[in-house]
Amino acid sequence: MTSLRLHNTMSGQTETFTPLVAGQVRMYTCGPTVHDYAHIGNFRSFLFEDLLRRVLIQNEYQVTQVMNLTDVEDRIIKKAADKEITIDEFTEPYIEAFFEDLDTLRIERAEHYPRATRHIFEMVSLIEVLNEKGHTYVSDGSTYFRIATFPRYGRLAHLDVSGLKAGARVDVDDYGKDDPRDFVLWKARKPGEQSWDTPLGAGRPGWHIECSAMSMKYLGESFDIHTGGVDNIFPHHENEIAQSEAATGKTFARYWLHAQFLQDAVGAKMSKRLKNFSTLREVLAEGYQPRAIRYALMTGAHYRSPLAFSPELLKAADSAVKRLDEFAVRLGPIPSPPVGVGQGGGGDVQQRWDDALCDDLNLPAAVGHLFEFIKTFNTRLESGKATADERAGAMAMLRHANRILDVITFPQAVDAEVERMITERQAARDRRDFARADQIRQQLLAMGIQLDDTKDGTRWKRIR
RNA sequence: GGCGAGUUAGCCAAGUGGUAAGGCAGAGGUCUGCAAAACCUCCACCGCGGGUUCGAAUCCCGCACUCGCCUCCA
Repeated sequence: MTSLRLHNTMSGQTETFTPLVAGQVRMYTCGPTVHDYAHIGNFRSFLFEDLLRRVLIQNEYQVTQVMNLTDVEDRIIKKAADKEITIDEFTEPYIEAFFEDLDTLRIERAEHYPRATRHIFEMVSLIEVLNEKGHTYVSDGSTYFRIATFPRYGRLAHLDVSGLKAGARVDVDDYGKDDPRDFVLWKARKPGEQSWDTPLGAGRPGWHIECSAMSMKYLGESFDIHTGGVDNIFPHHENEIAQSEAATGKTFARYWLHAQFLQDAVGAKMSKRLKNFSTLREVLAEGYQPRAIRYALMTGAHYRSPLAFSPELLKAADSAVKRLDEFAVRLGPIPSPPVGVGQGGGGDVQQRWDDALCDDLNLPAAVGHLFEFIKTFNTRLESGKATADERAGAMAMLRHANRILDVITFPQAVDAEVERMITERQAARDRRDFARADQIRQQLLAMGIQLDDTKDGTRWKRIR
């Protein structure tokens, strides 16, 4: 089997992936901040993480994936306070909606979905370790991480930290600190804010500490893969590394993978601030199928390239997915027992498919190989040369690809009622009673069944 | 200003030294009682200018333009 190669932001190189423990992968995938519905751009990242997970599993790794739910943060606190409800009351509907959206897009569930508010103790403990090791200071009741005590700071983002002092956006934080580069670990309680009473004082955790505390709890002090959107590289992931490695003295995450943004139709980053985003629900309301959205976001571009989200992209995805469906229909009934991929009609397409995915998850290239195969095989089907074994091999390949894509609708087993109506229609056609034949065709269409008359007889498929 | 990514057909996109995968759209054709669908075929001098090389979309230099990050945004 080809070895899996992944692009590591830390080195800037595509590296051969070797897990810490053979056969097992522990990974932490940055999840949503549940202050609102996740937008379609957020889901590009989650679909990238789903792709990674599925490819790892396909490569026979046992995967332990953790996805955090950030349920305490400035926006959440403000919004909850405005509504005069608790943080939990405020975030609950968005958490529920998030899981519904995951299901809609067929994103596989992670093993753990820890919530920040349920891990205050772990965060406080970690901060206490940092206190003991002299990496922190207190100002106005808040605890800060002192960057000057961590020389490697900036390695992930490849930033020259001395330049940050002159940065254009210093001091946007609501809280004061000694040095603009420092970041807050524990925020002192402010009037009217929900807070936790801890040895660090009354307050709440900073943004970054949750990911360090929760990843270490579920994955250990050192684990294999950490992912997120490119905007997480700095400061979020940089800060996670600083506080984690300062506390443990060990390498935090070994491979850092980052998904590029989804852009709006004119090429700007999709963000809440610009209001140029859509939620998944809004896109569905426009009539697009979930699988077309999934396909568009996964195959529209390699995960490290920007992708512009547009109606054209979705329409193209919808047509492409239907072409895959159609191929499955054309293969017809597959004799049992099915043969393996590669036997018969599969050829070496599976190898090319797998190789592309092992090359830093190059799904767009893999899909190209798949369609190339489909075109070639269609010619064989058309000429009637394809054997039953070849058709079974092609079907096996389609199912193999769908373990990653998860968008294909395979033809269902024989439907007796549909078969009976088709037979009746054929009889009508044979006696040239086309009025009756067309009537039956209309009935089936109303049932969501579309008929295709071919020289080999009538095929049918569900169109909804 | 610093750092990073990018510029391939009407649109999306793969391709990192040997003369351009694939999808969508479009045109033509096949099939067909009609229709719809489907299938096939066709469709690119790879941002601009130099250079290296027998050979470059692919390497080097310069230029132009786009996008992102530079403290709480996937």
